[in-house]
Amino acid sequence: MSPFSRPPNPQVFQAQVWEVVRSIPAGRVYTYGQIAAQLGPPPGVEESRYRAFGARWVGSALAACPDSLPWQRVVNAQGKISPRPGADLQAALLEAEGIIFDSQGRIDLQRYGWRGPESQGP
DNA sequence: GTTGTGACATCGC
DNA sequence: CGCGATGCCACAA
Repeated sequence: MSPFSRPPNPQVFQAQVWEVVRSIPAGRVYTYGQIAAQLGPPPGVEESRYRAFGARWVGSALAACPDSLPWQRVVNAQGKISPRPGADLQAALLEAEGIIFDSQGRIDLQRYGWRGPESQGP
């Protein structure tokens, strides 16, 4: 059913996730999986396990994020906003940043997806 | 002590 | 290309 788990040190992991989210430029989106991949597995966590659950850990970390974070710039790998209370607000905030949704409610990650902190630009 | 439930990604049909 | 199954844990009530 629901394959969940938690990182060995949730507080630290959460702080790292927030730091990454804080660095996402306006008008760009980042995915849960990319955040997880950028952070890499915490000490003691096997690569395979992290690959399976890292993205969910990121999601959990964002569930309690401060309002000061641009949390709206984090979407799933399909370029969609994950269903949850506040999803409508998230879409509105992204549109306010100039991000366009297609007819299926998806964001074109090729165009708006952030390539990471070291990306050279658009 | 038991039960319900969570911001995901990937693969197969 | 969309939909369903799979992964297999910790915490709050």
